[in-house]
Amino acid sequence: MPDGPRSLDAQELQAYFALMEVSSLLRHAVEQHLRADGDLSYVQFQILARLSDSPTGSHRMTDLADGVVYSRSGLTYQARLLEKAGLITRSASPDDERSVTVTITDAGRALVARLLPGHVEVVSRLLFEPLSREDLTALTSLLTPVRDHMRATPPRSAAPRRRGTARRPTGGAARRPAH
Amino acid sequence: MPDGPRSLDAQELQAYFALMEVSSLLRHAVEQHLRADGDLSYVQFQILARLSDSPTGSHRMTDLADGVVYSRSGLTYQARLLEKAGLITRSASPDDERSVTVTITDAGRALVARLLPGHVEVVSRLLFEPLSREDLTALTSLLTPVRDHMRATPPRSAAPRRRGTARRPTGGAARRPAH
DNA sequence: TAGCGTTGGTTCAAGTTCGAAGCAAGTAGA
DNA sequence: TCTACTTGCTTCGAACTTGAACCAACGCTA
Repeated sequence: MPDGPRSLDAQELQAYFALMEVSSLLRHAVEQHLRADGDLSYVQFQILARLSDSPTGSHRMTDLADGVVYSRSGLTYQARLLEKAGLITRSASPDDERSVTVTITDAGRALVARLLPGHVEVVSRLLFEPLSREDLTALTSLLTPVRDHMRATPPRSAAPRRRGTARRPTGGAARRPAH
Repeated sequence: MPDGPRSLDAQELQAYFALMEVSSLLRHAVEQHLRADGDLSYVQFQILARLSDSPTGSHRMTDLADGVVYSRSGLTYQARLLEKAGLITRSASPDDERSVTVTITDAGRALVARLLPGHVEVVSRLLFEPLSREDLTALTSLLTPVRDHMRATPPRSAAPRRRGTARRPTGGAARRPAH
């Protein structure tokens, strides 16, 4: 039971650093593979994977953006590329005139299917090799609640779009438009 | 018992997805905080943190790039920004005329010190809150070997710079200059 | 059903990221 | 010590990302 607002001690920092380092390295390796083998970026693959995983083969733009933790405008950009490449289609939603439904095409599914083995190979070699079966189970049962916890709290797209009623995040700094 | 070149089963996929999802969400949250509170990007903070962690307060460019899993040219760019902001200095190495030694300044250390509490707060709230003390220990002991394993295999900058003896990565796709 | 705040997407400008190419300094071998 | 390869870093061009601004469709409520 976490007690009060304690700060990170050495143990915790190690966990945090290891987590970020592992994910960076893994992502980098996967990225290399996807680019070399299918000329896809990591996000693009994620998008296609999520779509092909969906029972309907489609998702709304916003849900995709939240799912892959990406900006909406970034998703618009990527969706345009994927559409141009014939891997997805975009169409207006029947029920909500505003929203755009993204659907994976057969070509998209085929591409995912073609890339998956290599993808899996990379992940296996890097992430799973040093882990036993029990380790995997343990890792999953540790990370899943964390994921849910993170998803539960401020859902990214729930960030208030603060227009009129703008109020600064708190900031000690002036929050310039970046460098 | 896993047999031969098995593919990822559901359990493994879950672990992989959870890992990437958690790190994405965490990184995104941390990024927001760093930007709002100190006008730093995640990489910039990582660079400063690594430097301030070093006994000498300095590192070579390449080592930094490898450390934070970043391209060399990207690091050059970021180093220029950090130098311009007075947070680091760059100087030629005494022993190797080619290499550049990056050193954190007092201002750099001060900034890290100022940002750390908030940083820790974000990480605590998102990552550690749903984990017990034992969970943390377990997570660390799972991820540390993985990190070491990943670091051991192809060290990123060891990628052959293939010049004359160039050979394409294999590609089923034409490997266009990206989209 | 008009008013008003919210939500879904896109566009735009500005900043970032990466790989390829280039250059200089190190290094190994003949 | 000349040649050829390697390594450390920067430059360059092209692609990617992002938040802010915008528009249109929704939803609530009086």
